[in-house]
Amino acid sequence: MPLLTAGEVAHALHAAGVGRRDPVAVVVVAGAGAGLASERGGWAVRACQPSAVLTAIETACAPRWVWWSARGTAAPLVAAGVYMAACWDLAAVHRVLHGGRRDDPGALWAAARGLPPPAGDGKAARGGQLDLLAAAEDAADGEDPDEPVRGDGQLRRDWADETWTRPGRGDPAGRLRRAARFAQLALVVRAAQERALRQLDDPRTRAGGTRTAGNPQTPADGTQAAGGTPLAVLTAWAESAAELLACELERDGLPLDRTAAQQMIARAAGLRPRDDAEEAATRRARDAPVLAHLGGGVDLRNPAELRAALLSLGIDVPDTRSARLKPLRDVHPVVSALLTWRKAERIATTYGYRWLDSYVGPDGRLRGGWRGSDGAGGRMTAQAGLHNLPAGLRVAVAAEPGHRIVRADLGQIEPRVLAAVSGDPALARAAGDEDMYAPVAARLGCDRPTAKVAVLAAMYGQTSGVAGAALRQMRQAYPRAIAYLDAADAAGRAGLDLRTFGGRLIRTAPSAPAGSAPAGSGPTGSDRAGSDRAGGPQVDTDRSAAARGRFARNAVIQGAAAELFKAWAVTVRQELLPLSGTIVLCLHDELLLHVPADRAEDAVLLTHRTLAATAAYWAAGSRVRFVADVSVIDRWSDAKN
DNA sequence: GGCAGGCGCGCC
DNA sequence: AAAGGGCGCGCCTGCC
Repeated sequence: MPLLTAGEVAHALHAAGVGRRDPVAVVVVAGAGAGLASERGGWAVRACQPSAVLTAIETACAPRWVWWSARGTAAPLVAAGVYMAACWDLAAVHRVLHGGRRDDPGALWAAARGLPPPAGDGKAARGGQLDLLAAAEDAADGEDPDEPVRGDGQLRRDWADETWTRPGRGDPAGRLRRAARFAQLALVVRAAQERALRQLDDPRTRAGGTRTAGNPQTPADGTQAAGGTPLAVLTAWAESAAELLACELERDGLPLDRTAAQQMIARAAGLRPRDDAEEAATRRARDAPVLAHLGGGVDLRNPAELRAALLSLGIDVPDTRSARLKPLRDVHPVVSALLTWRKAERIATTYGYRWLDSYVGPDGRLRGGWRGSDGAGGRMTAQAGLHNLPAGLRVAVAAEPGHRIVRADLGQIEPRVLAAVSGDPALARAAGDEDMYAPVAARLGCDRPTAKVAVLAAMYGQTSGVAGAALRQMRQAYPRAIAYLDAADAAGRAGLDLRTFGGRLIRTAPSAPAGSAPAGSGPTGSDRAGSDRAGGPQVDTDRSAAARGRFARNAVIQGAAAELFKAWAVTVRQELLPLSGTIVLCLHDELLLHVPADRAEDAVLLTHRTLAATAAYWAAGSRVRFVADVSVIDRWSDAKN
């Protein structure tokens, strides 16, 4: 394996015929260079700045980058300003194929080779007892430390944890050779993942008959979209690109007007306290109006104590949540005081000055960690309050000078997704409307708000109240859609795995109690979740089964919606590049773009264009229409919703 | 003193 | 009979 410079390797890749759509795996060795591998060979590149290497290659042949995880490999490169158009993120694809959160190289390798997942949780070694055990496992193998695969087929632990890529581990040349070898293994995993994805049945071709969420225990019928790439493979590319997007969101942050934010905070929680005494004083002042009703000794922050205090005033509630208290506003003035206090308390504790100081940089950007997919349905997640900013603080999210914010949100995404994934012809017809609740209301013979509640209740598993009655009509009018949800519910109750429309595995089996034997050591012999304290084992089992049913019912819709959303978002990301715009926030069905003012209208057009293109393949043949509500604004609060 | 879990709430 | 899903975060309690 030759040691080359950045320019030489770009040239070598080019000369070897590595083209635009070819996968090139990369493993970065801090301070030394990078190991690269394509199906046409492997290279170890010496360069102090791996970002320069990747930029050279990206420019030369714009490959499909392959890495063990974007979090590990791409994030530092993204932070250094490298733009990478496309990638295959082995960790992200592994989570699609196998569900759950675990995505370390050892688990990926084992899955690719059909082996049981290795022991441990995949967290990086920290010198604990398990590491000693693993080192012993590796050593007992008696293999060459330069050979990454053990006799039992598993990845060596000291390779899997990638600690050897850090500075000061062996001589640079040796580390670069190992990096190139590790990159070749990445290509082996990639190929295995793509094979597995192609074996999933493509739901778009499952026309006719009742669609059900795919059960991986049922053999795939092998049919795939005629002439096209299977949907699950497209999901893999989109989920991978979403990880790149997550890295960029983490780097760029959300533009925030600090002054406006401070004004909002001051209104709710008072001026910034100068010391602990002042903070305690504002806290007492905030509590006072509520304590005037309850008496001084009550701790408002202790739910049990608060509930007891309310009871002494004749207000008997099972818990003190605001939804529970809202209807009781007229019963006693303490209720209103308490609800107002809660709002202020939220700002003061979670979105107050400490939040501002911790997460808003000197450049006025709100930054937090981003993940491309959560462990349940595969939504993106964000920290630092980026996904749960109180609506009142949206006024502080503002375009920077010379820029506009383009806000684009998918209208009624979940019911439209339900129509698409279930293949319900009547619901699909309704989804041809700009406002699909109108035709649903007409069909059910109720008003629009009731229709909306009925549809959402069906997807969330709520069957009580008004929604329950409407749900029975839903069953009549849209039997396939409801059958799809019921099938997911039944699978969830039974603890069976499911797959979303795009191919993500949804695990519904009750999780083993904490501290149990490592995965792969055999069944736990019990399907009870958690401990049974109140109500007895039988009740708790029924309850948790029902909860799994509701989870599964929702996960196949929420998860599929997340896949469609990300597929759209990553296309927006690519098309935004020539406009010098960036995505600054992803919010499940909503995008905020930060765009130079004179390109805002172009950005609006591209959101519609990319959505049409994405829906055309994603929902091919379903007749379901997906619509985006798009507006150009200066502040997030200017948006209609 | 640190950690896990419950509660409550923000957003979707 | 009744039954709403997901996430992150801060506060509280109870446990070790």
